[in-house]
Order: sequence, then structure tokens, then C-alpha cells
Amino acid sequence: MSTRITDTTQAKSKKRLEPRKTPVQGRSRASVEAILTAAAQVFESHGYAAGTTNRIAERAGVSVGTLYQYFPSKEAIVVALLEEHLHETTRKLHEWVGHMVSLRHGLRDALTDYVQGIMEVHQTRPRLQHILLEEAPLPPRLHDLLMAADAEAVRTMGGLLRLYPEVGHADPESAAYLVIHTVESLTHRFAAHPDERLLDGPRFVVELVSMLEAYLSCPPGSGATRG
Amino acid sequence: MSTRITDTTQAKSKKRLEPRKTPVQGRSRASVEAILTAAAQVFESHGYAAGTTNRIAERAGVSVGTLYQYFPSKEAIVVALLEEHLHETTRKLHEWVGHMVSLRHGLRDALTDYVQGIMEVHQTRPRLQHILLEEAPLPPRLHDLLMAADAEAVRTMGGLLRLYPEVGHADPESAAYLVIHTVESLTHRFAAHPDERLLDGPRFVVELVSMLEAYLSCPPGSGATRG
Amino acid sequence: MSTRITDTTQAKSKKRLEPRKTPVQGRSRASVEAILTAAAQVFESHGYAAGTTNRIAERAGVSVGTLYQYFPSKEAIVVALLEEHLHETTRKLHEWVGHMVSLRHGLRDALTDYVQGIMEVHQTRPRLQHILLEEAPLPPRLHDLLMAADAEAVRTMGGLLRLYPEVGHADPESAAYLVIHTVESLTHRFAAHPDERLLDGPRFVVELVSMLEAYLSCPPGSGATRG
Amino acid sequence: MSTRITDTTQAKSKKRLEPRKTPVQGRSRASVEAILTAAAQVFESHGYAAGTTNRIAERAGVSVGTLYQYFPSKEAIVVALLEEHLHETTRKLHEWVGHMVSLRHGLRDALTDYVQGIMEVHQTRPRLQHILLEEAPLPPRLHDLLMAADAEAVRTMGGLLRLYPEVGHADPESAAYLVIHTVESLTHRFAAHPDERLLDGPRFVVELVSMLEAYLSCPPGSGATRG
DNA sequence: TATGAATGAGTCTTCATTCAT
DNA sequence: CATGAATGAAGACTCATTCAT
Repeated sequence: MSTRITDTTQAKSKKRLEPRKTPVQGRSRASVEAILTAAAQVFESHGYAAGTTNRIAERAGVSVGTLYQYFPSKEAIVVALLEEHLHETTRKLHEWVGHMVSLRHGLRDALTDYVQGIMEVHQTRPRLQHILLEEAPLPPRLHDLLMAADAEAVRTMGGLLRLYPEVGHADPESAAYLVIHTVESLTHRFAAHPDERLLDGPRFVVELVSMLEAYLSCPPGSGATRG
Repeated sequence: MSTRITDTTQAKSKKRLEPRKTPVQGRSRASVEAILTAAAQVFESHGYAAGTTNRIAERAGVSVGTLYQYFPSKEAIVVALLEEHLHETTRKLHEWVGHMVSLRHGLRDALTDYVQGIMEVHQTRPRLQHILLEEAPLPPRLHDLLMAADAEAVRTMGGLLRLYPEVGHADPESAAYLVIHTVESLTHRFAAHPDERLLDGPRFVVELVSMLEAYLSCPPGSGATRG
Repeated sequence: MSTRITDTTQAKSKKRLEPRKTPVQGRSRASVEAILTAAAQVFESHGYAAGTTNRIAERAGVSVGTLYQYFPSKEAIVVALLEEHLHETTRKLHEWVGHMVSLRHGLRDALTDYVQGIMEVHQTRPRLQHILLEEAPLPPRLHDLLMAADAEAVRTMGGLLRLYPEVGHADPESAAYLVIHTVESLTHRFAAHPDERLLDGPRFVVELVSMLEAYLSCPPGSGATRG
Repeated sequence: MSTRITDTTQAKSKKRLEPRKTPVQGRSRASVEAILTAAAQVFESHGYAAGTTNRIAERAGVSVGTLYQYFPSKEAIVVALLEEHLHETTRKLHEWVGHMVSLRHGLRDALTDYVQGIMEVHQTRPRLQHILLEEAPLPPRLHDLLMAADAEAVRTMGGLLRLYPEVGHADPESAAYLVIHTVESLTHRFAAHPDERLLDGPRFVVELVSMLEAYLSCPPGSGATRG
């Protein structure tokens, strides 16, 4: 994530005259961090619509002017925040892949590791992520990024699954698709609705992992005839 | 869905003092329908925030005044729209339970039926549902209703699972929790992001059902050792 | 009157979260003045209801946004305007008391001074005051302030009346009550309905003072038999 | 007060095409009464601005359409209501004059009678009268009527005062002006601000009468030198 | 005549964004 | 670069009034 955020808006009117070429540093970097941190807090406590740029600037201890010095629009802040989330998720995945390849865990442990990693990402500021992901209107570019990240995760997962002999699923790519999206969706939902939980965190992980493991182990269609 | 919409807002001021007693009919009924239809379209194409009451009214071919004659607030429109969705989902569940109990399908067929039912619900206007469910700020009452519906679905599913000998899971309630939320989340995501799909609808259903079936059949922890 | 206007509304929603700490200056001070002046003019010429915030802002030569930067609501403007009036009236009373105690005038001169002071207050923008006082819906706090000011005026007047040997009234507090309210009401009415006057200003003052003096001097019930 | 109320508005747009010539009767009379009664209640409990025509109609048990059948505008209702008040006050004055002339009371008793009469008028629905008189924007015609009524009251009072030998005031007309307006203002204020009262009703009347009596008895300017 | 659904101009208020200092 | 006062388009909502039935 660069310090200077490019405007992703469809340029409704006059804006950005000339993009800053020299990367901003020093004092500026600190401001950018402060603004992003403040934005995260403000969005979390006020929601997207009520998270006004003035409030964010105030919380960050800078003026609105300064905020707009670094972020050409409110949307740009959301984008920056989301990119952080994206990077973290991606990093988590790569990290996990690295571990898995070197550790040579069994499938169950591998899945547990993965689910726990994603859980960690979603459990930090669940409301914020929900706001960024669902409430805020995302520019197409970000939407594409999100999709690309998912696709890449599916590919990566697919490749990894091939390494496990326990996986009996005929089409690892499709299986990976289901695994990735199941983990993302369920984990997100679990984090976002704490009051709806029937299981606590560890139990939830166990069940989710069991489901994935059973799915990957038992070839589709074989289940019903096995009993 | 009744013609007269009750105000679910926490009544910031006095607002509509006494709800109209006589059920509105004829022309008015048509207005209400038109407004809801228009709202659905406008929300779908503009998003929640940009779906202004004036735009909705215009699209509905009525004046804002008329809109406010039937819906005390923008929120009330969202609520009306969501209640439709809620009722449909609930009805689908009950319908399904009825079928299952009488038909005495195997587990796989039962799950397939259920998943297909939920898919149908989510495939009608997926973006609208996403907006209503995630983007719009829901009044506490609706939020509670949604949660209650989920809880009831979990209980119902739990009860039903006990009827199937194929289910090897020790705790049907927990399993039901995972099943319900997995289906809801994945199905919602699948419907909401058509461009991200790797599988087509039928394949998706098959995979999802396989996962659920495998999960329910194989007791947790046993899976990895069964192959 | 401070530059920063405190919100006296019962905060229908969150509104201005934390009042600006640093006193606004320079250009802003000018805006506040302009807004108040404009509000006075607009209310005076259009009445309270038709004195819209947009009209006020326009008249003040600022945007509505600026208006709301300094006054959280239309009501706050009324409050600010009324507080000026209140302060002036109170100051006039204290000033008068000071004079009276030091000058040791006779009762008639004392009353004349007082009546003239109040007249001056009411003769500046009588229609405005009438609108603020009677037409605009006042927040409870202001209403209480107004009442408290009246009560204090009565007490002060009561104390002062005891100093005059000419006062034959048995109960100076009650007498003070009548004096204060008579002066306020009559003076207000005289100022507010210029076209209804039968007497000119000076004559009015003389008559009013005569009435008060006669009342205070002649013990109730004794008057009719004294002639 | 006629059943058919003429529109006193300055006809901002198209309105009243042809004034109804034949006086409405029967069912209509009842509706008119109901509307006026309802309007009085609604204004009293909601204030002028929140006293909507729909609310009035509802309270009256008729439709808005019917309301507009008899009153061309909201203002017309206010006018009708105020005319009632005006008539009552005028009648009270005439009645009083009649009594005074025939009874040949002393001045004090005469004044007491008068004050009590006005008190009665103001004590019925004090808030309503305040709303009608001060809060509602009155059409010029009504304003003139009000002024004319005051002027007539002053003349009448002036004529009557000449009949009382106790009256030592040189200029009965001026004295009458003060008397009329003092009674109106004070009485109105007393009725409108029940929470500000220091005296109860009877005491208030006694004091007010004393003041008037003393004023009328003691020639102006004589007081201060009398002690 | 009565009805009441429909109208839409007009209100208050918010907030992303700009720009003079 | 930083500041923060100023901007003004836009939104939710109200209510006096009309008119087809």
C-alpha cells in the first residue's frame, strides 16, 4: 500500500490535477498512519455513513485539509483500509502455504491452521471489516482486487490440496473453491454476529474443520451410499 | 405483507400518531405495491444510500407525499422489503420440513432439497438482498427478527437431523448450526458474486450438499482416518 | 453573547458531539455576527415560521453550511437572539437598582427611570422581540431562564420598594409582582402595536408611572375613599 | 360569525373561484361547529404549527375535504376562532357597561366586575388564545378587527369613566387606554403563565383593581407630592 | 356534498470537498 | 505543507391543499 492513494472514483467532476510523483515521507507518513487508524476507529464506532471525514481528521489529530492532502476522497480511505485487510489475508494464506509445505502436517492440522489464521484476521475489528466489505460502496477496481484475491486463494488452495493424499475429492479446484468460500463466509459471519453464536470459538473451529475435512476426504456422492 | 406498514423506527419524534385503522384498498394498494417494487429496483441499481425516497417515489410513479403516506420513513420501506424475504425463507424452511417428514428421503436428497430452496430465495434479486441485509442500517427489531429466524432454523434443522440415521454427528444442534449458517452464507455469497463463480449453479449445489452430507455422516475427527 | 453558541436543544440525535474548544475568531466571528443580524432581520420581516435558515444564511451572505457551523439548529439562533434581549433587560434592571440606591430619588423618579429603561429595551426591534418571545417555540431551558429572570426582577423590585417610605402597600412582594409584570406587558404591547397607540411615548410613560405610583402609594381599598 | 368563512389570505395563487352565496345550513352547520371545536382542541394541544388541517379534520370526525368545504384555508379557521374570542370579549364589555350604567356601583366594584369578566375570557383555553393571538400569522383584516375592538373598548371605557365621580384623572380617554390595555395584557399574561404566578386568582384581581382604582382616583403627578 | 388519496413545493439539516491564509 | 472556515448540492420528511370518485 503506497502512501499516496490514487483516486479510484470515476472522477465525477474536476479533481486530481496532477498525481504527486515523489512519494511522501517523514511527517506525512505519520499523518497517513494516524488517518487510517482514526478512520478504522471512527468507522467501527459510527458506521460508514456517519464516519465523516471531519470526524476522522479530528480523531487523527489533523485537519480535514491534511486528510485530503493524502486521500483524495473518503472512498480512497476505505480503499486503503481494505487493501490492508486484503494484504493481510493474502499474507496469511502464503504464510500458511509455506508452513504446510515445510511442516507436512496431516490434512486436519493443515485445515485447522488455515481456519485459525482466517479467524484471526476476521476477529480483529469484525465490525470494521463488515463495514468496509459490505456497507461502503466500493470502486470497481477494489472489487476486482477482492475477486482476484479470492481467485488466487482458490488456486493456491487447489494446488496445496493436491499434496494431501487424504483428499479424495476428484476435482481439487472445485473443492478449493468451496473450502475458501466456506471458510471466508462462515468465519466472517461468525465474527460479525457474536450474539448469534451457539458455539464458542474453538468449538466452531473444530466443527468447521471437521466439515471441510469430511468433505475433502469423502468423494462427493459416496457419502449417501456408504451408510 | 400488509398494506399498512407499521413504523419500526424508534420514533425519533411523535410521527404517525395512530396507525390508520381501516385497511387501505384499491388505488392505495396499488401505490404501496408500486412503491415497494420501485424501492426494490432503485435500491438494486443505486444502493441503499443513493436510493433516495424521492427517487423511489418517482420510479413508482407517485409523489413523495404518497410514499410517506404509506411508509413513515425510508427505513420502513427497507423493513417491508426485508420482511418479505424473511417470510419467504421461513416459509421455505417449513415447507421443506413438511416435505422431509412426509417423504422420508435419504439425507442427501433432503439436503439437496433444502439447499435448492434457499438458493431459489437468494437468486431472486441477489443484489437487493445483499443491500437490504448488509448495507442498510436495520432497526433493532428487524435485526432481532432476523436472528430469531436463524435460531429457529437451527432448532428446526436440529430436530430434523435426529430423524436421519445417516447422521453420525454427536451433537445435532451444533451440526445444525453449522449447516444452517453454511448454507445461508455460501448461498448468499454465491448469489451475490456471480462473476466470482468457478462452478455453475447445479455443480455448486452438488458440492455444497456433499460437504454437508460428509460432515453430518462422518463423526468429527474420524474423517481423516477413514480413507 | 459568546461567539460559540451552545446547543440548548434536547439533542434529538447525537448532533455536535464536542463543542469547539478554541474560540472562533476573525472571519468566523464576522459570520456569527452576520448570521445573527440577518436572522433578526429575516424573522422581523418574515415571521418565525417563514424565517427559514436558508433565507437567513442568504441574507447573512454566507452559506447554510456556515450557518450550521455556528448554530446547531434554527432554535439555537432564536436562543442566541433571545439571550441578548434577556441579558439586556437584566442589566437594565441591575443598573437601575444601582442608580436608585445611590441616587435616592423619590418613588416617582425611580419608577420613571425604570419604565424608561424597559421601554428602551422593547423599542429596539419590537416586532422581532414579539416574534422571538411569542411566536417561536422556545426550548424549556430558555423558558425557564425567562421565568427565572422575571422572578428575580420581582424579588429585586420587592427589595427596592421597601426602601421607599412612599410605598404604602402592605405586601411589597405582591406589589412588585404587579409592577414588574405591568411594566413588562404594557411596555411590550405598546412597542409591538405602534398603530394602536392613543398616547405618544412620553405621555405613555407618564401615565404608566402614575398608575404604578398611585398603586404603590395608596393602600389597596383606601383609594376610592381618599378623594 | 357566519358559517361560510371568506378567505382573507392574499391569494398567493389560484383559489376561491366564486364565493358561496347561499348560507350553508343543517348538516353543514354541525360540521362547522365540529371543525372549530376540533381546531381549538388541536391547536391547544399541539400548537399552531403542529396543528395540521388533517389532524383537525380527524378530530372533528370529518374528512379534510369537508374541512376545506367550509374553510378555504387553515388561516380561515384561525380567523373564525379569533372572531369568536373577539365577539365574546366585546360582548363582555357591552354587558359590563350595561350593568354598570344600571347598577350604579362604586368605581371599585365596577372595575372588579370588569376585570373578572376579562379574566373569565382569558382563563378559558389560555393556551389557545395565546396561540391564536401571538403564534398564528394573522391576516391584516383580522389585525385591523382586533385593533378596532381595542379602540372601541377604549372609547366605551372612556365614556363610562366619565360617569364616575371618583375618577380624578384629567383625561378619561387616556386613562381608559391605560386601563383597557393594562387589564388585557396583565390578564393575558397571568392566564398564559400559570407557573409564574406569585398570587392566586382572587388576590391578583384585588391587586389589579387596586392599581386601576388608585390610578383613576389620584390625578397623575399628584402622587409623589402627596406623601 | 363528502371523501381521503395524492400532490409537491418547501423545510431543516448534513457532509464531502475546496481554498485562502 | 497544514489549516479549518466556508461551501452548497442533496436528502429525508411535512403538510396545506386539490380533485376524482
